[in-house]
Amino acid sequence: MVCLKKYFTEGLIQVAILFSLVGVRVDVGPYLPPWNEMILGPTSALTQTQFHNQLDGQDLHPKSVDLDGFFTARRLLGWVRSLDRLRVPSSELETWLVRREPDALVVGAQGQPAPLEGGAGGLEDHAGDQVESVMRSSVVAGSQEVGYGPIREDSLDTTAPLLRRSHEEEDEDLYEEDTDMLWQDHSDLGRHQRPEEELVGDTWREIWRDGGRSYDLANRELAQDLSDQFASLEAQSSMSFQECLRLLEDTFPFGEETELSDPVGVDRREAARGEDPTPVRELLLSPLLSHEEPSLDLEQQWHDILATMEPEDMDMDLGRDEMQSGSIQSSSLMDPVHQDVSLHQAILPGSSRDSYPFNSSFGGSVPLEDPLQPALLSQSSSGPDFDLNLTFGPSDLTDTTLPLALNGTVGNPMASIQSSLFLEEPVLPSPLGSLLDDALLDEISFLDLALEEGFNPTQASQLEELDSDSGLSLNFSHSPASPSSSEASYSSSSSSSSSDSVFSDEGAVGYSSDMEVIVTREEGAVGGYSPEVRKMCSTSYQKPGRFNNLPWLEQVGHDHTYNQPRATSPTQGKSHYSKTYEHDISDKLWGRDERRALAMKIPFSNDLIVNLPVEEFNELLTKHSLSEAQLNLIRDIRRRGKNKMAAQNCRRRKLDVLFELEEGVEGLYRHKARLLKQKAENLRSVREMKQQLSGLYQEVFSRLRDEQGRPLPATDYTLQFGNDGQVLLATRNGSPSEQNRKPHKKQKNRKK
DNA sequence: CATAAATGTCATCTT
DNA sequence: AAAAGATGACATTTA
Repeated sequence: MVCLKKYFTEGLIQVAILFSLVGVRVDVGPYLPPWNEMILGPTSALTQTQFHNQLDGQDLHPKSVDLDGFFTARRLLGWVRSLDRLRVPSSELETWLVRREPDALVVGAQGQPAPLEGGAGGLEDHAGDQVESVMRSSVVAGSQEVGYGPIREDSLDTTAPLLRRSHEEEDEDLYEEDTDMLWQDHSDLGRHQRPEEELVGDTWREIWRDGGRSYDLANRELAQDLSDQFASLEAQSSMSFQECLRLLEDTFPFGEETELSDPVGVDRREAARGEDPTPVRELLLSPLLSHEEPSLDLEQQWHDILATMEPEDMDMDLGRDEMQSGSIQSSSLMDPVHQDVSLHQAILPGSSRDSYPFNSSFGGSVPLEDPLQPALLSQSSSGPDFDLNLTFGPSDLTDTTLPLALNGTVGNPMASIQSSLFLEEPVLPSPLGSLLDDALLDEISFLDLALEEGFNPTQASQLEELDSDSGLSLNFSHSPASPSSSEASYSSSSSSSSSDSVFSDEGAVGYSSDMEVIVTREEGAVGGYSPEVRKMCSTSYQKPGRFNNLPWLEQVGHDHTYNQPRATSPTQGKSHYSKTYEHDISDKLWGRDERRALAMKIPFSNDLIVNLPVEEFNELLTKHSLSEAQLNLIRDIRRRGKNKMAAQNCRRRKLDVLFELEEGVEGLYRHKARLLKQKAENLRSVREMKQQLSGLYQEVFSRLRDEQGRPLPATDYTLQFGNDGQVLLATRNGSPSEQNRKPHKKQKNRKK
């Protein structure tokens, strides 16, 4: 187990490092489930002892109960405060890991698993693929997906805190420490590198030797290398996209894992961070852009593009990666015409751009994408309109027009035109369109959202919504301990005096009942595909529960003996007659009140005193002839005892509140993600419609003729839709007055 | 021994 | 109005 833990820990650390290599400063900590800590408590995160306890299935340390709470609270607050800040979903992390791994390591000769050594004491025996899996799992753990049987919990417990730690306070240290580890892995891999890689490898080596502090520089250099290579490729921009990819792949072989690793995407990302990211991007985009010819027939363009895109997989991966990297954000980048090609990109872009807070925090590197953007965007300042502009020049089909067209479906000629167009030329959206659109788009947008959202709660839900085939582990079901549950537990605790039975009615009840609830929940969580969250959440609850339960219940339940200590420790096993003795030697274990009661020779147990209903309690007092001092003590004991429980409940309640808040936040995240997704979809559909509309426009104008039978340039005229369903032709630049009664009152009910 | 976290206690307010 | 609960603040205990 320990080993496994190590693996995971290392995995996470490496992920973090990888991120850093990519230049992305990822704050992993905040995104790790707060529950991580809850299980073991902040201290335990770094402590082996407690970890072991947990591992062995032993009871959690009681002490960790409130710790969890505290940290949870802290974390929660952090979340709340960072609601508007970048968030990198853990799931995202995972994905990256899988993909980045090869990249960062530059896994040697095509696909053959490079022997990893030294992996900081855990990975040494694993083959490359295994390593990957390990790392992946670790990440998974981080992302709260549990998938590795017994391992997961442990791994999670340990790794997450570690990562978090690194993030929070010891980035530098971690980097330094783990750099070596990482390097070790790489060093071996390096031996299998090919020439080109060797170069990179050396660079890395130096960097690493450097103490790992200059990983940024390394990135730069690597990026530069890539850029150079890309630049050369760029010269041949005429080559097909596929060719480009192939070339890239050849240059940076990733073996059989290519599909996962998506070298291109990675490289691009890498390059993007470099000094001159442009080449790379252009390389990728140029093939597409090259098709861009305003005069060209749309359909033809599509066909061309489709032809080019043959190997969708690669492209898709590319796009996906790109999306993840956020290198291409603006939908405006991609002409609708190219939507097929980069649909994924296109989609995100629109929404992503405005809705991607992580731009800034995303290593501020993301912006680098922008270098390109200007150039591309320059063609059209407004993304969505780009295509239209492309087709019609200073088109009317601007956003203002669009609505008209869309709304225009109301039985006006245009509507018929549109419909006919749809029927006859459903091609536009085309196969790719639909495929990418729905599947990819969703996933992509989703991923993006996830990225944006920040991993924890949101991502979970998001991921959940879109079943990902990407290998992401999205088991993380949304906030498991739904508010209701926590509420329930709480309410039960507060109101369930009866259920609790063990004691009479008084306060203690709350806890015990809680315990029950907790236990149940926990079981449920564990049994099902309990998302980590749930588990953790329950765990966190459980802790308190257990704590209270075990010692507490024990005390309450069994301890009706006279003033028996509530100790759960060594003394427990001893028989009662030795109690007194134990009092003396280990009075610390005994409550002061117990001791006092003992001293005062009070004839009943403190539990009785505390938990007895008032009437019975009074009765009890009357039945015994007690001195005033004794009575006072008894009352004090009762008061204190009750207050003690009250305090416990109070504290726990606070935790509950925090939990609820947390859940609320999660819910909001989820909601936000949903909205963003929806937004992306809407954008997409709008884009499609615009595209179609542009097609229609073209079609219409291709058939329009003036009095002399000459074709009317679409650039000079515009179509106006009247309320009566008439379509009027107006000059584009013409004053309003002119556009009114243009003789051409074409009733194109029949477009085609 | 110092310290942080966990618990306990008290005073006070609320139910 | 009494009893119990809740809770902030402070004290004590634990690790």
